[in-house]
Amino acid sequence: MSQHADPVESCAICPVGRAAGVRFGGRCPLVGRRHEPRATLYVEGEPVHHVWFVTRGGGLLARAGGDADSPRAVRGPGAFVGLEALVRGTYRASAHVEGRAILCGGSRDDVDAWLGAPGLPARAVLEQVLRADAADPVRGAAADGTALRRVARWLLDADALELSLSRDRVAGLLGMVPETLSRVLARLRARGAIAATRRSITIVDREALEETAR
Amino acid sequence: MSQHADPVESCAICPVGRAAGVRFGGRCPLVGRRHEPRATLYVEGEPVHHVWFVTRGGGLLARAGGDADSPRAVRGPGAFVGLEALVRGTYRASAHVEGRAILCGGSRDDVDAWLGAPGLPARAVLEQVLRADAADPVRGAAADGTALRRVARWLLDADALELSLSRDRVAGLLGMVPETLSRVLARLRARGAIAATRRSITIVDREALEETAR
DNA sequence: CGGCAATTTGAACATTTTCAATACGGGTGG
DNA sequence: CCACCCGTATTGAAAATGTTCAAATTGCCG
Repeated sequence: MSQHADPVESCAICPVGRAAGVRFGGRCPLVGRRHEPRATLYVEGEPVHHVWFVTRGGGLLARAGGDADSPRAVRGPGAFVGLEALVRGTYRASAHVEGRAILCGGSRDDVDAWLGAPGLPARAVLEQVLRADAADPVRGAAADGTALRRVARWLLDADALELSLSRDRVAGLLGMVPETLSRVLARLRARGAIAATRRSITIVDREALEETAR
Repeated sequence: MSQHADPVESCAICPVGRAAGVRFGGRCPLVGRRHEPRATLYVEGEPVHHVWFVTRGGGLLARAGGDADSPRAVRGPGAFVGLEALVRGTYRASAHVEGRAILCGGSRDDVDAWLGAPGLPARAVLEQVLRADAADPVRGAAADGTALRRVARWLLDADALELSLSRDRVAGLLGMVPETLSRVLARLRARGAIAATRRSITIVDREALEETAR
């Protein structure tokens, strides 16, 4: 499986390898491996297990799970993939290899240990950043489904309801115009899925909402 | 300006304060400050200067600069704002305070020093993550402008052209269907803004492209 | 109890998606 | 070296969805 021609050589150049002090006998928590095109690293919702680093070759796509198979982002050489493993129990999106690529991967625990004490400033900040990323609603474009579906999905994200944002703001977050949001909420209310007052939205029928989000 | 009632007290609870070891005489690089609703922290394109941390109160919005004033994301208590300052020369979006909030802010350099040696694992990873975030194309929804404008904007992002992705993938990244991308590229080609072969796109007339993106 | 601003609703309009058909380009095997 | 094939990209026309603009409503606050 592991096909690294000369680990030490390449690791001496890699930022991760350097941070791990490979040149001075340190051990890098990640192991190189060549992947087949289209290989799947992980799937949305799956319990976290590994973290990857793109070493060489084609970029890598993290796609929206479930419905659409449109990529959300590309990760080229030098980027991490699946780092959310450090702050979440399950992966948030799916990741596939694009083209022929070499990634270095390591178990969640190894990487965790390698990063050092949780109290370190850099580490604390890193975790906050990862958490923020994880919490960001996936901003939808039309191609991600209708406005109705996008709103339903967003409402199902637990945190969403805690924020008390104006309709204007919510609409902006969801990538639609306030009028559209208003109409969508009206429809969801008509279905009995939610109850919405001017400044709060309550989920009445979670099932119905999930049905809509699907 | 600085209105912190009892810095030590609150900082002892704050994750940043703890990481800074405030309780043991450490100095936190961030200073609390109450902000007026709608206050602007920074504007897209502005040279970076500060980093903020949301301490209490309403969330905070990072909006798309320029055209639309729709929020891209919300940052509640415990999140950082403007961290991109660590890896970029200019801010990538604009940030405004939503409601009445208390943020702790610090100069780029102070935060930089506080984070420790660049070689530290956690720090190295943090930077990679920030870079990746910064590089991610802002996935546009229809409300962000027409497909034409979104594509033009994306093309102007230098990195975009380096990736050699299929049209399918690109369309996905931009939140549109491949047919739409195809049509848009055809229009841009007609205007003489770009030259596109099946597997590569070249900017011919940058001016024209910028005009379109605007 | 007004008055104001945010939200909702309505109808026309614009854009994007869809579905289906066609053209293109690269690679393969003769 | 060329013809052929297959998958990707392009184009066309109709349908669906979202936006726009304007008007009416609602709820909140003093």
